[in-house]
Amino acid sequence: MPPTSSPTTKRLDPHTLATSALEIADAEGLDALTIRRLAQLHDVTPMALYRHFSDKDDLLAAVGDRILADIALPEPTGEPWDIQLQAVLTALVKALRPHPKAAGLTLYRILVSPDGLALAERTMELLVEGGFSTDNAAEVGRQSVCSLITLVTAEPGATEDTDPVAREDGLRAKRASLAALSPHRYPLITAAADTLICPASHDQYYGLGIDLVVAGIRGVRAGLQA
Amino acid sequence: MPPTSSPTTKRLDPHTLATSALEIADAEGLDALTIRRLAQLHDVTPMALYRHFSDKDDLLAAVGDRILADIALPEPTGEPWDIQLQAVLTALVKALRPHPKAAGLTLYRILVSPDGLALAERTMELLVEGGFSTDNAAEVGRQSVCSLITLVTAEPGATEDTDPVAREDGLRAKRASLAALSPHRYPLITAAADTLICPASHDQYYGLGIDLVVAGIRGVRAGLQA
DNA sequence: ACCTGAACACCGTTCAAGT
DNA sequence: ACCTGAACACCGTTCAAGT
Repeated sequence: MPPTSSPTTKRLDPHTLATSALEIADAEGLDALTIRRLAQLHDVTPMALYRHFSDKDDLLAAVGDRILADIALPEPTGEPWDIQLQAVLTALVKALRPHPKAAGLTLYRILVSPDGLALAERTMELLVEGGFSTDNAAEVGRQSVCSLITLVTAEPGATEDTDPVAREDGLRAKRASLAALSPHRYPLITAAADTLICPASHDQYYGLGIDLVVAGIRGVRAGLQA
Repeated sequence: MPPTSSPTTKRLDPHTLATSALEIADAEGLDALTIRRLAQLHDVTPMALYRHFSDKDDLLAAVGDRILADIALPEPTGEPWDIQLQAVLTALVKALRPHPKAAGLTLYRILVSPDGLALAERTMELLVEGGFSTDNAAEVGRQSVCSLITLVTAEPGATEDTDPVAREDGLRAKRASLAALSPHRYPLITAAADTLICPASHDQYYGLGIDLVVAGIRGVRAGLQA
């Protein structure tokens, strides 16, 4: 007898499954997220999951949607469009940051999941308010969102192991690989090796990343009306 | 007796294998790129490949390096740093564009493969010339390159099947999914549905993408000295 | 040095069956 | 409606062996 559920309660549901799938991916990476593994975690046969997901891609999509659901879109304010856009994109990054290993799953769910659609529509609204045509807003919005997703996915240390000792080993290996380069042939890369392997501050890393995207939007906007 | 190779010639070599691995990925996607499949294509046992690659990750890394090797870095000119940077980033995109399904493999090879390192060093040079500190040049350069890789990876139609009929079906399904949205709730997304599914011109898509990145760099640069 | 062959531990997924 | 059990076709990879 399961503790907190009546016999009529379904034991499994897609939302719970997606959440624990995300936990597996966060802890051990996407490769460790397996139908059989997830089933085992819920003391159930692998085939039981196929009642809730049509196939593995469907499960991965649900994990992507699960992440996007954490976006807390800021309320509209009276501020200028670019300030509000910065806040919207910051909300996106904030939702993805806890899940660097799984964030890539959101890439193909932006225009499908309800929360992804809400983000996309809101982003386009602000871009149109800023003076972009609908089509340009679509393309600029897409790339902005995709760039920030990749910013999280490529976060230095994201591919590293969660186990602290293995993680430190991985970082050391990368450092050694850059340190082995000829400072004569690659003076700037070797000089910036520490920053490239692990930025001084993650907040600063993300801050600069968002600034780059917003500055790009402002710059392209200014160029269009010239 | 193989036609164009003497008996002393090795039948397999990493470069040839990486090239045909890339062809498989281009034609059928990364999932179809399998050790066993690649071996079969060369009339050889799967285990034969382990003489040339230590494991599958090593093979995928080689494919990423193979793509980066196609970058034709422009010669330095007397032009301003931002103009030259635009040319360098355009060269990156030009090399990746033929391989939208495999381009993601380059993400983790930029700071490892010789051609990736050459691109990174050159990019940082121009950023430093533009007035960025070494560390800022490192972070800005990383994100610029990653954004453009993702631009290719997320190219509309990249995930689609290569078979023209299946491809058309996929596009139709996506179109239908956006067309099914409420134009009241999502007025801008539904209005821009065609552009979001398949941009009018791929050259324009990439042109805008590169402009966004360069404009972002210029904007952040201007902000730093303020 | 380079390749083969058999085997192992894992996948996702099917089909038919249980309750 | 929801889950089980056995089976299938596929993976990456090991180990020992051939030439």
